[in-house]
Amino acid sequence: MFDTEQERNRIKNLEALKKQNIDPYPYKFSITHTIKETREKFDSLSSGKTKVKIAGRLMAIRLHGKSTFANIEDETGKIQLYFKKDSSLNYDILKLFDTGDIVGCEGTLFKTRTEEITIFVDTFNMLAKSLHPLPEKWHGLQDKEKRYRERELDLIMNPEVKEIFLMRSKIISEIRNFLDKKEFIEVETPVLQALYGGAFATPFETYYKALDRNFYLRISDELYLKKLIIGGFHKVYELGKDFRNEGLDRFHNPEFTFMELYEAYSDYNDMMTIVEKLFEHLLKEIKGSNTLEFEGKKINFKRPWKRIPFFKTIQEKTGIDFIGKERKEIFESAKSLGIEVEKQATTGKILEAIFSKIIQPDIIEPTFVIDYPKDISPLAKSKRGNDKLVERFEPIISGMEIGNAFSELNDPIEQLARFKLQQKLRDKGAFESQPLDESFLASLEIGMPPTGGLGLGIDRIVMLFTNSASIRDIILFPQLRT
RNA sequence: GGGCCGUUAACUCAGUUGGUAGAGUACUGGAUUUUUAAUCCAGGAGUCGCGAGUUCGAAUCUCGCACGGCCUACCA
Repeated sequence: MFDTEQERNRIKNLEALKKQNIDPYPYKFSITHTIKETREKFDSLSSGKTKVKIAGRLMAIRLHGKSTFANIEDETGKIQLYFKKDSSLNYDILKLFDTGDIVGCEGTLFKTRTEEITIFVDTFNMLAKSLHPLPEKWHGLQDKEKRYRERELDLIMNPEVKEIFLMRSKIISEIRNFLDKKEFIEVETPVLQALYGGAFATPFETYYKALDRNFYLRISDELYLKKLIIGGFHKVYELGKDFRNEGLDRFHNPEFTFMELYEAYSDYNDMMTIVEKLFEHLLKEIKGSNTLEFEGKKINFKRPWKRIPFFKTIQEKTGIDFIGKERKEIFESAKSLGIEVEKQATTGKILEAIFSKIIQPDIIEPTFVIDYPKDISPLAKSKRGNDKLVERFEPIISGMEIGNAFSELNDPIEQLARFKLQQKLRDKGAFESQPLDESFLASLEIGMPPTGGLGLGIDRIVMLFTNSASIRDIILFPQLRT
């Protein structure tokens, strides 16, 4: 710490301030306006010579002998300051201020001869001394690793980053608005779980000392939320973090934000409508339009979205009807299509690999892929009229899965059979099959109404809205190696 | 997991065939009372990611490791 020349200079300035009885870290400073307000109200503030008090980070300082210009920024914008030796009360301590310092000042507004709104500073105060030099003013902070690891510096130097996270916040708040208006109740269920479930994924494990046993961080909220439907709530949702002990890439972070909702007396068709309307709402509120630009493609979200059946779509592309086919045959077909899968892959897993390789990348417009294989959907109800499929869909946009939804299986006897099938698959080596959850089965026996359930990946939605190529650009502190 | 690329001053980046480590910004000192990527003059600043090896000599060549980026695979 403090081992570079620039850091030592800042320490010297800090000590000099202290010597003049100036606290470099005072407790409070009351502003009269934000920078944005100051600019917006320039006419009335400047004509009355009204004193304004503002605060922010010193981003640039230009000394001209007996006068000095500086730029400061707060969350709302930036503004220029002007100091004059004869008029600014404490002009001489200016040389102890460095870029990066948090400062407050009081003064009146005027425009320079180039029409720039500027504060003529009467008095100024150190609010927090910065001991770390800022990155270069012109190129900013470019190094991706540093930007992710030191996001606070990234936010200071790259204004577009702030915009992304403001939009993320707005998206999440509009999702809540949308659901609240539809009378969904927001609930909180355990993150720390004795048994994980609701998705196919490897969990993070942890040890709970008081109970002397291992716990898991949740991989999904599904089973607890269904218990609430059983308990009598009609519409519930939860918006929070799930955790999956898997690889890192530009679409995956080990902790990610997911929204799950469940609605009694509904099915997966109703869930499709909710997805369509939710996106319509988000686009209207955030973009003021019905289209998005993502990775150079214009995406139109006009209702209704396309619905394409999982098996039929594969058949149209390959000429092969996989419904009801034996595993061996499916495995060979995958091979001949040039798709490699693990030896112990289940039929559903092979089919999903085929789908995600040869169909999914070409789905650009918002599309519901519907009616999935049963063995990869143990919590979904069988499809009406075709017992080999389930009523499940995934919304796909620009080749990206952004969620998952079912008509929820509510027959406890069939659910037990599905869990047992999962157990069998697990014994054959499919380690990510869903564990049998006795507690959930017991709850189902009490009776769950017909229910539609939906999960949406919030991070992926934020990627779409902010046209971000990597999940790391839309998570404030993404996981990196330590 | 595999492939390719990268890591040099606080930041953004050059660095030729292996021969004393460079620029711009930032910083320090000086000049400068409407500048705004201010300007002018002078100056300081480096574990060249880490560790081995080859060599008289390595930022540069070789090997290993770490971290990152892109692609690919896996993660339904």
